Amino acid sequence: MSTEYTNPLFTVDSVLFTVKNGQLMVLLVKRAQAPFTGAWALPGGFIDVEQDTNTDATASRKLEAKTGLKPAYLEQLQVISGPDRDPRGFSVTLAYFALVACQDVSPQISSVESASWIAVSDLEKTNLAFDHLQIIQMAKQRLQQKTLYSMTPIFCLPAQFTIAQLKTVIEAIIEKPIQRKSLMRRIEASRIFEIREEKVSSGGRMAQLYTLKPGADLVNFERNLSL
Amino acid sequence: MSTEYTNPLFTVDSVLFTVKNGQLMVLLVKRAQAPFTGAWALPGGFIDVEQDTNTDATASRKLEAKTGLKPAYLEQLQVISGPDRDPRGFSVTLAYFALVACQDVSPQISSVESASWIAVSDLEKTNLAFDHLQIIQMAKQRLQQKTLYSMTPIFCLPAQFTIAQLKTVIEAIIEKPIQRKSLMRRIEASRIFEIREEKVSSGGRMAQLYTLKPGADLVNFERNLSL
DNA sequence: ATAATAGTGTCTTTAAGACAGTATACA
DNA sequence: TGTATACTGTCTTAAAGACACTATTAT
Repeated sequence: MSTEYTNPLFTVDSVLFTVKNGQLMVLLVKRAQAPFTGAWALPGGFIDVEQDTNTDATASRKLEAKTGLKPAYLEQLQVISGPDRDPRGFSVTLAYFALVACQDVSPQISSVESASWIAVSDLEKTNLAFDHLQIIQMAKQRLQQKTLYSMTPIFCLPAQFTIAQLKTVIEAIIEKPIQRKSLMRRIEASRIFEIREEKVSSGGRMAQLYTLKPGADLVNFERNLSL
Repeated sequence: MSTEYTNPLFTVDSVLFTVKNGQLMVLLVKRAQAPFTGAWALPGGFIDVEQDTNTDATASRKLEAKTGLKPAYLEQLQVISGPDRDPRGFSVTLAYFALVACQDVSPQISSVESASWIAVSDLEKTNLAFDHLQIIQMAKQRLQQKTLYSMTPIFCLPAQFTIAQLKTVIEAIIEKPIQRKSLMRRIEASRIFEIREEKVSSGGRMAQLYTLKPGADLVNFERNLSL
């Protein structure tokens, strides 16, 4: 066995989601070079072995370059590889899946002309580069699954949030209404959230604000929400 | 942005599990070259862009070389990367997690001197190369999780199996006893298994044989078995 | 007071855990 | 006939779904 194999091109791309006005959105950048010039693509690029300690750092760095901040949530999605997905030859892409609160990003993103949020429901009408549509669909599926058994969607919200906000985000992701009560029970049972002193007004009775306890990790519930 | 980055070395390694005599085992190979000469390592190697259509094919091909057959189950586990995990420099490894029935493999494996099954519980006493111990632990965790909400462990059994065999395999994986009844309910509810005509004797009343329906995909249950 | 939103009480439903009881095979 | 293993029945338990009811705020 020799180490002199043709080493295929390795890239790191991210599917960064947020929820804006009850719609699931994904961050895309307009390609300036061939191939797929002018098409929308996932933000990403090559590892920089000088500054990246691993591929997570690569994904994080590339996202920060586009949004001005590190994503609140980042996890590996899947490696996609093959001889035909890039016209330049065999390619290997590590896709990440990430979440941010749109409130945190909005100011920066308008100033960067090349990146913008696109509603996931509008992707059919969008000219997407490579196999990025399939990658986004994989990421969406993973996000939907995780939403059924964890509180992952809180990373689409600011640090302090109300149950109603969380409900809206979850419903945007799984595309089904859920019971407010079930959410409250999960928040209570998980013991990872703190009740803040402040409440916030919202048209009627003031709403309790919650935060993830400092240092607390998300827990997985034993049962899924029903679809 | 240029494509002239230092492209780090990319390898594909697999954690192939089976259950033998109620013990979870992993397939390891003895390293012949430096670094870590003589230490045990995960079977794997480089993509061959000539013959592999993607990284799944690489993993499958490398496992077939060691066991004589393609794994019954294969899925991506995780990409591990960093400057220090291989003394030769920055490396990127795509780890797979795979299952086979030990009955199918045993004859071949004894003939290949360099590969052997090691009990996962004995790994502390084993001299393992690189960060392969951590990778195996990740794979074990994933297998344990999947076992709680799916029938994935059937891929550690021959095509026809009894409930008792399945129970043994599951208990070896999650390291807890489970209720036979819960298993039967899941087999029934999933509607993906067929009752074979034959039964098999086992010391008492003869046991029903089951098979995965041809072409049927595994389903995920809405609820976990309890730990 | 009314409307709007927040939060609670509680009954139903679903699927797993526990375990006793029945069935079948072989010595 | 006895013992070992396979299978069934059924009661309990845990957590989600449904939904009515109460609480609090702004107008």
